[in-house]
Amino acid sequence: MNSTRNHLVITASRLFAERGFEAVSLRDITRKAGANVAAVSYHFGSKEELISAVFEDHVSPVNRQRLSNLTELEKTGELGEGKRSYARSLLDAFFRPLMEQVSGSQLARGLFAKLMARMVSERGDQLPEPVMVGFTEVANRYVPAFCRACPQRSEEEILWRIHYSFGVFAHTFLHGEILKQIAGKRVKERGMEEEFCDLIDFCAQGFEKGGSCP
Amino acid sequence: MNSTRNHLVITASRLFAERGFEAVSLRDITRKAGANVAAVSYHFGSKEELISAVFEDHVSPVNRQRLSNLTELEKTGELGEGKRSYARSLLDAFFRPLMEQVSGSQLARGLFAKLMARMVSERGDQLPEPVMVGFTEVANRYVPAFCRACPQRSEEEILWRIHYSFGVFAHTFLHGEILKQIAGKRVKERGMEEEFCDLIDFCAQGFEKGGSCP
DNA sequence: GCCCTTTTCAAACATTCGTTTGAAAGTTGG
DNA sequence: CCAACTTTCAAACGAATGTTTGAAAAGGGC
Repeated sequence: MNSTRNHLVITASRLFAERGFEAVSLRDITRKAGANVAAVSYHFGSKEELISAVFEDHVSPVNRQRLSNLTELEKTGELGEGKRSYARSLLDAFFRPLMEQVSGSQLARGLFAKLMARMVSERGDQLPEPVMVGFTEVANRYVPAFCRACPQRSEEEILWRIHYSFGVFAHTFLHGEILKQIAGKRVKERGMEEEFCDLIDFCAQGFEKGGSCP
Repeated sequence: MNSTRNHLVITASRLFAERGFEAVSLRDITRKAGANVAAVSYHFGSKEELISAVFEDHVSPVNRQRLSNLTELEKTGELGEGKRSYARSLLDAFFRPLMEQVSGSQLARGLFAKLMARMVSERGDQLPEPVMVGFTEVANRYVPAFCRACPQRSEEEILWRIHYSFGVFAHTFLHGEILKQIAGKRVKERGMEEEFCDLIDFCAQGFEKGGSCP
C-alpha cells in the first residue's frame, strides 16, 4: 500500500548512500523513482522529513539487532571463544548490524554501510528524535557492558573509544577507496567481511589495558 | 602585496573550517572579507580553485613539519622515552602537525584541526595535485618507518591502520561535540592536548602486536 | 600628466534548489 | 453511479548558487 511513498524511501536511500544527503536533489530522487517532484512534499512534507524517514526505516532494525546480539553475548558468558577479547566481541555485536543488510533493506551490499556511515558523519548532529531515543537505549546497555569488559578503563575513556570507533567505521566505509587509489597495488582487494574484521581488531586493541597518556 | 587575495584565503579558511566547503557560499566569504563576489573569479578563477589555494596554503607547512618531526625522531633512536611505543611516537609526529597552528596560519586554535579534518573527510578524493604530491613524499618516509616500528605487521596492515587513524582524527575533531552533547556530564571538558593524546593512544594500540582476524 | 595594466565593483546571467499551486486523475465506500 | 477523498502531475515560485560582464577606479612607469 502507498507504493509511491515506499518507492521514494528506497530510491532516496540508495542515492543518499551513494552521493550524500546534500548532493542528491529531490529531482534526482523523484526522476529515478518515476514520481513527481511534488510527491515528496505530499508524502513527507519536506526533504528533511524524507531523510528522517530514511533514517528511521534503517536504524530501527539495526538497534534491534544490536540488542539481541548483546543478549546473546551475555548468555554465552564474558569470555569470547579462545583468544578474542570480550571488548572485541562487544564491538562486533555493536557495529556489525551497521554493515550487514539487516531486515528487509533493499540496499545493495555495501551501500547499507555507506548510508549508516553518512548518517554518522554528515548528520551526526541533528539526528531525528526517534533515532536518538533508540540509540540512547542501545548505549544504556552497551556502555556498562564495555565498562565490565574493560575494568581498567573509566566510563569516560569507554565513551571516547566508542566515539573513535565510529570514526574508524565511517571513514573506512565512506573513504576506503582513497587508500586503494593511493596505495594502488600495495593493498589487495578485500571483501567487506575482511575489511570489517580488521577494522574491529584495530578498535578492540584501543580498548585494552591502560593508556600511556600523561 | 595583493591584500585582497590573501584576505580571501584567510577568510575562506575560517568559514570552511567552521561550516564546510559546500555550506559556505562565495558571497559569505566575500561579504566577510569586505570584497566583491567577482574577486574570487578574478583572483582564483573559481570556487574550486579557491579551495585548492586554501589547501595548499595550509598543507605545505604541515608536511614540512611532519618530515622534520620524523628526522628528529630517527635521530634520537628507535625507542621512545620510557614506556611509550615507537609507533605512538610516529603517530604523534605524523598527526600533531594537523592539529597545531604550524607556521603563520591565521586560524584560531581548534579551527586548524577542523579544516584539516574536513579536507580529509569532505575532499579526501579530488585533492589538488600539489597536495597529493606532498602527501606522497611524506608517506614514502613514514610508511617504512611504521613498518620498521611494527615488524609483525605487513605493509598493507600498516597502510590500513594509518587510514583508520585518519578516521579517528577527523571524526574526533569534527564531531567531538556530538559525544559531549550525548554523554553530557559523563565526559568532562578536555583541552585539545588531552584530546589529541588520548586519540593517539587509542590508535597506537591498534598498531601493536598481531591481529586476531581470521 | 599621460598611457597602460591591474584591480574593484554593481549588476546581470543562467542554473539549480526546495517548495507550492491548482487542477486532473485515480480510488473508495455507500 | 455518484460523491468524497486521496494521490498525481505540469507548471510556476522565490530564493540561492557560481560565474560573467563591462565599465569605473586605482596603481605604476616614464
